[in-house]
Amino acid sequence: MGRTKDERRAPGMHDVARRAGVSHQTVSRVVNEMPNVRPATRARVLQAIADLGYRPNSAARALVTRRSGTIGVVTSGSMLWGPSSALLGVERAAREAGYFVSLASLGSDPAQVGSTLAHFHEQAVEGVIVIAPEASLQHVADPLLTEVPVVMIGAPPAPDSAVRTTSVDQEMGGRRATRYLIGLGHKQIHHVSGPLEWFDASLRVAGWRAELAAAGLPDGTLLVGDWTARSGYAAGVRIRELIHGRSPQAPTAVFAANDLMALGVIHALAEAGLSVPRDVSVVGFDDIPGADYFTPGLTTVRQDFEELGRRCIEILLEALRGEPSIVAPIAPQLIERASAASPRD
Amino acid sequence: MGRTKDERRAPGMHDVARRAGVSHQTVSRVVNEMPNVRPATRARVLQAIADLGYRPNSAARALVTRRSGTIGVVTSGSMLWGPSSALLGVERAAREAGYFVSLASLGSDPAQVGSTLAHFHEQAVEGVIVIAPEASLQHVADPLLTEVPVVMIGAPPAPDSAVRTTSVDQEMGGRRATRYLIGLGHKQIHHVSGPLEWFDASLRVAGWRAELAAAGLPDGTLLVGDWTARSGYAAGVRIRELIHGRSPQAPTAVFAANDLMALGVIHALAEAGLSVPRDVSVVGFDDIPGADYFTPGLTTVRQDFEELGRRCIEILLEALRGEPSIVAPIAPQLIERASAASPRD
DNA sequence: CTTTTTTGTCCGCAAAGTCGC
DNA sequence: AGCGACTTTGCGGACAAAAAA
Repeated sequence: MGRTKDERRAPGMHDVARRAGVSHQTVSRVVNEMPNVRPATRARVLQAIADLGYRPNSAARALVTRRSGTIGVVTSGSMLWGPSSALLGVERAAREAGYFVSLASLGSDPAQVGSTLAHFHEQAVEGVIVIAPEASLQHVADPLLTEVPVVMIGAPPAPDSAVRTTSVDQEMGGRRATRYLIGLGHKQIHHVSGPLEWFDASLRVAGWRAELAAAGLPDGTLLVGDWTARSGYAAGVRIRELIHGRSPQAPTAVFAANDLMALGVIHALAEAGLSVPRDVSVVGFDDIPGADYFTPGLTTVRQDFEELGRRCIEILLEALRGEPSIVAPIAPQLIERASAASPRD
Repeated sequence: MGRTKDERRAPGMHDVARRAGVSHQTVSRVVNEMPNVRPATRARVLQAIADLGYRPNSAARALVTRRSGTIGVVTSGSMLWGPSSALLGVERAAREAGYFVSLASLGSDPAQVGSTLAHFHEQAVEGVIVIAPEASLQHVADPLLTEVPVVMIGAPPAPDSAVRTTSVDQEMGGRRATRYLIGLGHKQIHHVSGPLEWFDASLRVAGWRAELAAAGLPDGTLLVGDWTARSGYAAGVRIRELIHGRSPQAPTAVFAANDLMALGVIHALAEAGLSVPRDVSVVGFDDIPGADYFTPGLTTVRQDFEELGRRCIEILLEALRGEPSIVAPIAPQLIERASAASPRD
C-alpha cells in the first residue's frame, strides 16, 4: 500500500545481465572489480550499466556481505563549534572513504544512550565514532565494542580498552597558550577551564599547570566554567575583583579554555574599566568564527578539525582491517591577535 | 576473509522461531505487531527474542520492504550556527520518529552534488532534507524528487515544485529587527545582508525594506556581506566613513543579517571611536552563543531551530504518507539586549 | 460443518560466493 | 582464464493449511 504501483522498479543486476547478454554473476564481477572478466565482456556490461542507469542496491549487498557500508557517529547534543566542526570533518573523510555516515545525537538521558546504540546495532554500522569528549561518555560505546571498532575523539588513549582514540593535543594547546603568555612576561596566569569531566578541559588545565611549573612560576588560580560565555563572565567578575582588590593573586593574564569563555572574561573586565590587553591579557581556545573580530581580536589556539576528522576515519579503517594505529595527536596552533600583550609593570 | 570466523552470527528469525516453537513467520508477525497472533504465542516469541537478544536485520528488512528507514540530510559545507543547529534539531526529530539519519555535506564542487545524491539513492533513503538555503542549491535534490519526498529548510514555498519547504519566517525576522529600531526612533537604518543567493539573506532584506516603507522612511543603504565577521567589518568601515563624512546617508542604526557580521560592524565602529549603541545602534540575527557577551550585548533575532527540525520531519512524514502539509513558518523572536538604543539627536 | 482465527509453506528481494565446466 | 548454475543471506507477502470456534 502507499506507493503508486506504476513506479518502474530500479534495474537490478538481472536486467543488466540480460541487456549485456551475460549472467548476473558476471555483472557482479564487473561491479566488484573482480578479475577474470574479459575486457570485451566487461565493456559490454559497463555499457549496459550505463544504459540502464543501474545502481547496486546497498540493502541487498549489505545483506549478503554483512557489511552495511555505514559508520555511526555519536555526538553529544551540544552543537558547540568544536564538535560540529569535527563532525563535518568526519563526514567528509568518511564519504571520501566510501562510507555512509549515520548520525545520532545524545541527549543527557542515559536511556537514550542505550537506544542510540541499539539504533546503530540495528543498522549494522561497521564502526562508531564518538564525538563526545566527556569522561562520563567515555564508555557509551562499550556495549558495541565486541562487535565493531570504536574511535573516540578527544579521549585519552586507553591501552587496556579496545577503543581507539585520536585528538588534537589539548595539553600542548594549553602549554602553547601558557607559554606564549609567559613569553610576554606574565607571571600570574589564571585559567578558566571547561567542566573538568571533559577531557579537553582537564588536559588544557594540565598543560597550563605544566608550563607554569616548567617556567618556575607559581600556580595560578583555576576557575572552572562550563564552556559558556556566561560562565566566562562569572570568572571574569572574580578576576576583576582580585585586581581591584590589589590581591596578591591578581593575574596579569588569563588563559580561557575556549573562546566563548574568553569573551565572557573580556566582557566582565571591560565592564569594570579594565582594558584587554593593557590591564589583562586574555588567550582563548578554538578560534571560533568571529574571534578575530572580538574587541580586541582574540589571541587563541586553533585546532584543525578537518584533519582530525580525516585521521579519525583513517584510524577506524585501520581498526577495520585489524591493523594497529599510530596515534600521533594533532598539534594545535597559536593564533596571535590583539588580546594578549606584555604586562605593564 | 577478514573477519574471524568464530564470531557467532547474530540470531535470526529462524533461531527465534525454533526457540519459541513457532515458524519464522509468526516471529515476523510479532515483531511487526501484526494482528492474529494469540497472546500466548506472542508472549513465547517475545520471550525467545529477549533470551536470544534477537535484533531484526535492517538490511534484510530494507531489501524486502524496499524501505531503508533512513532519511538523508544534506547540509551545505559551512557549519555556521544556523545550519548546524538545524541539523541537530532534524536529527532529534528524525530519530524520535524512528528514522536513521544519513548525513552528507556538500562541497562547493557541483560534481559532489551528483555523487551525494547517488549516495543517497544507493542507500534508498526514504526522504531527503536539505539544509542549504542557497538559491543555487535549490534544485540539488530535484533528481531524487521523482523517487522520494524532499523537504528544504529555508527555501520559499514553490507551489509548482514537489519540494516541500519549511522555515523560520525570515522576512518577519527582518521586519521585527527593523521595526524595533524604528520604534526606538531611528530614521536611517542600513542593512548588512548575507549573500543574496541565500534565501534567508534576501528575505531579511525584504523584511527590512518592507518595514521601512511601512513606516514611511526612506530606503537605507544595503551592504552585502557574506555572513563572516570580516565582511561585517568591511561594511562597518563603510558605515563609519559615512558617519565621519557627515554624509546625509549616515545611518543611526544598522541591522545586520547575522550576529557575526554585526560583530564585525561593531568592531569597525569601535575602532573609529564610535560607540554602540550611543552613536550607532546595531541589531543582529541568530543569537549565536556568546552574542549576549559581545560588547555591548547584542540585540538580535532568535530562531528556534529545535522547532524547525521537528517541523521539518513532520512535513517529511506527511509527504511520505501522501498528505498535504500546512506550512506555517515559525515566528522568530527579538531578543533585546544592549546594542540598540534611541538615537541621540 | 462452516466460519473465523491462527500458523506455516513457498517465494521473492538483490546481491555475493562456491564450484564446475 | 572466462563464464554460468546453484546456493546463501534475513526477512516479509501471498496464499494455503490447520486449528479453534
